[in-house]
Amino acid sequence: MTSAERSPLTRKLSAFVALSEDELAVLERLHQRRRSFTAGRDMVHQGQSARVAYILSAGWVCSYKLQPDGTRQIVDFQVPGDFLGLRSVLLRTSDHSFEPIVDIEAAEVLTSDLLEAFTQTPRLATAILWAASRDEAMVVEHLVGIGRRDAGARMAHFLLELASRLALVGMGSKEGYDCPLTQYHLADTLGLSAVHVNRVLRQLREEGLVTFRDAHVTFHDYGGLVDLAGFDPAYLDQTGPLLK
Amino acid sequence: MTSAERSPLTRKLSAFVALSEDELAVLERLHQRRRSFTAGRDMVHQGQSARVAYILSAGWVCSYKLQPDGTRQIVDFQVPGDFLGLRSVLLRTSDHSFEPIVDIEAAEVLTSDLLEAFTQTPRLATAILWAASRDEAMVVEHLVGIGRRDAGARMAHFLLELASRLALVGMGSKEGYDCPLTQYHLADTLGLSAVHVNRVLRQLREEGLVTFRDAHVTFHDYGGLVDLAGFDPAYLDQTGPLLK
DNA sequence: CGAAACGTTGAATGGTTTCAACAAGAGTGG
DNA sequence: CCACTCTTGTTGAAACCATTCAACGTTTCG
Repeated sequence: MTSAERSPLTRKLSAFVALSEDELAVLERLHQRRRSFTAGRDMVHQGQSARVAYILSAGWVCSYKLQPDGTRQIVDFQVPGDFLGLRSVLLRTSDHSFEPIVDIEAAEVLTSDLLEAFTQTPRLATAILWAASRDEAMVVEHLVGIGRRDAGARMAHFLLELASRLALVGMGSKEGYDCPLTQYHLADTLGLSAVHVNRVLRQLREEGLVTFRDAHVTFHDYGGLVDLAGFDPAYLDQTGPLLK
Repeated sequence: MTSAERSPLTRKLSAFVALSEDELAVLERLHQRRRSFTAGRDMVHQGQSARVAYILSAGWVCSYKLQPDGTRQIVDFQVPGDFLGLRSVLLRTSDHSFEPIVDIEAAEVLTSDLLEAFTQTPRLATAILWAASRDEAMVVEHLVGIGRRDAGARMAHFLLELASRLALVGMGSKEGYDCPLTQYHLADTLGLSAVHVNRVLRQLREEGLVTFRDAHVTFHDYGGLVDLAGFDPAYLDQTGPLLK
């Protein structure tokens, strides 16, 4: 199987663990039940008990939480190769909603299939746990950003993190990437108002650091942006393979 | 064994899963390697690779992340009955530090012992995974609070969450609880300045909602505080036992 | 006794929000 | 095909929440 034929998840995990043909086969088998979802229509609602997880193969999703006053906070995004609702499979709590940003393709994963795959191939289990732990580290970093970075650094950090994540599945680089998010998504993610997001983006553009326009992010000064954000990608843990 | 003799973790999990004598015995055996740590001296440093986890039996700990500019963000607190560094056992990433708020007592748990306990008693494994997932839900709720609640609601929510958590191990109620945190801890937790924390506490006190003084939190108007915070404890998942 | 940590308060500053208005493009139905 | 609406992006001005700076009181502890 060539690299292009593999799923984004396979590609992501392969950057981390050298998987055998057997393990690759098990992983691909998890992708059997293909599903499509329409942009803007929530896949899972807050409070609903989800008994399945998904592997996202195409498109973007965000998971968010609604407040009593109507505002919402986006907790994180899923891009191709990411799991979706992995936590809710093992437990009853599904305390946030999932919204596809664009039309998406995802593979439905049954709890039983996942557990079976885990017992068959322990190394694959390790790789998937790595991905889950990395997701959690991103939430923590997100929290730190909202708590202790100003709007400019927050935006810069977010755009850089997305670049790293997308690079892992071949959808981005230090030059830039396609990004279907609106300024409202950014606002709900970064804990800002949409108006201020607009201003911050303008400032970053005028400083010659990065441009976000027409659903595309273009880095003009990657290093400068890293400095502004205080971006240390260590938490993404993607510097090289852990298991050989 | 009477309730008072049990460890806080046992007490916490018992509120959720009715554990058999066998399971209780396995759980207590995890508490064999007792350790003490001194207040203010970090147990684990950012970047260090921790191969062990701890079960906190007495005292308070916070886990935090330092920023390049010297500010810090506290991600969450551990109170008696909580795991500490559970994630870092399974994986290599230990991207934050742990600081004991006061002198603490903790049980060191080896990865091997934990895995053995998991295979011996699957129900216990479920209970521990429940606790881990609950911890994660708290981080998410924390993120939402920093992103979308103003300082007053943020503080109120935080104090209420602590009350619920402590109630689970018999250390707090809707009347109040002992709390060794300084205003600096609160500031680093809530993404505020220490000065503003002081002002917010004063306002909550003057409004007759809650008093935080001399290391003790006293609720004067629990319901009013819940309203102000928009506190919905569903994410804590402690409304009643899940498994019988 | 002096130092250090914590708490408290005022005044000035500033980052961010809110309110308001308008422009551009996409989709929809008449 | 055109008016219409809805979504998204953009900008200005005023108001506000929170920070910073500064000073001082209190307690603890060596």
